[in-house]
Amino acid sequence: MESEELRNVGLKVTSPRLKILSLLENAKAKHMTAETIYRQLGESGEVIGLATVYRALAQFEAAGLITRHQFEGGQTVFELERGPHHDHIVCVRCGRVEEFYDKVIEDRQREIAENLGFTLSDHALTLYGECSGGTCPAKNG
Amino acid sequence: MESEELRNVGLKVTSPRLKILSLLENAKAKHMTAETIYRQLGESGEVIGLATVYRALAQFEAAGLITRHQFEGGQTVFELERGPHHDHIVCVRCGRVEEFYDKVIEDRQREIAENLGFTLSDHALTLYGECSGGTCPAKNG
DNA sequence: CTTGCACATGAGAATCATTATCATGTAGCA
DNA sequence: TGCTACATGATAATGATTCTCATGTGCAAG
Ligand SMILES: [Zn+2]
Ligand SMILES: [Zn+2]
Ligand SMILES: [Zn+2]
Ligand SMILES: [Zn+2]
Repeated sequence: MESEELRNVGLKVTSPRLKILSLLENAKAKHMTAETIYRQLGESGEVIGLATVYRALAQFEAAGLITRHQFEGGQTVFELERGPHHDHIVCVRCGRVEEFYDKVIEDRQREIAENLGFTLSDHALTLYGECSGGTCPAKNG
Repeated sequence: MESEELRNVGLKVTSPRLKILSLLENAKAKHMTAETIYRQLGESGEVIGLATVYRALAQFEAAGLITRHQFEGGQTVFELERGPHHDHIVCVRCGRVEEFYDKVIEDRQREIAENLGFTLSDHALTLYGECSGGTCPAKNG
């Protein structure tokens, strides 16, 4: 359970941390802002200080439990680090976020870094465009 | 000259705009924050309001004269849009920024977007790592 | 089962980059 | 030259995130 996860990464098991982790697992949206997490918890009766949410998220990230993404224009979003690495494509109209993984790109990144004399430690790749989903205003423009 | 550039994109030619454009062209650093631009202008006797710097940069970007990048941890940087498109690799130790262009990655991005039903309009790719440059503290442990 | 202490929490203040306001100045065209 | 829409600058406001500090608590040692 979630208590295990916290212990495994050396964090004390506390009520706010459990609630935040649990929300991240059960929420309908996979990518959430700190504000959203704070509000959703509040609405379901689990009132937690906003500062605590930010602190917990920072610790979860440092511990490798979650990742942080900064999509342009929007605020920082967090998501559970489950499954393999992936990057994102964001609809500039409706905000829909899809995930993808591309081995060709991942490999090229490593080669590029090497050629430039860098030891690659991380990367951020986000594509932006207009989607053709049913909820996208771009469809019935 | 710079006046031409401004006229060509439909912006009035004003003293602050000319000074900012000129600084971007002559500065040693290619990627600069609004603050840095503001401070460097002030130090060279060309005092301009910070708000004006931000406004001008936003207009230059909308006009396609410059591009904006948000490297993680740091603040937004701007650079002249000259020459072909490129992405960046940033040293997480010393902050050094190098540029690169990779056709394989660019092409793959377009394909990925199409496969997901998106019309690609933009992308942000930044690699992070440790460089081996002479100024990098990573070199002398 | 207690106890102690390092660490966690929450409310609110503080910070920092960026944007908005508004009174005044000016580019560019008739 | 004069008009008018737009630009400027000082400053206030905003919004996300972080800090402060008084208080509460997980948990390991006894
Ligand atoms: Zn994701
Ligand atoms: Zn869409
Ligand atoms: Zn660049
Ligand atoms: Zn370096």
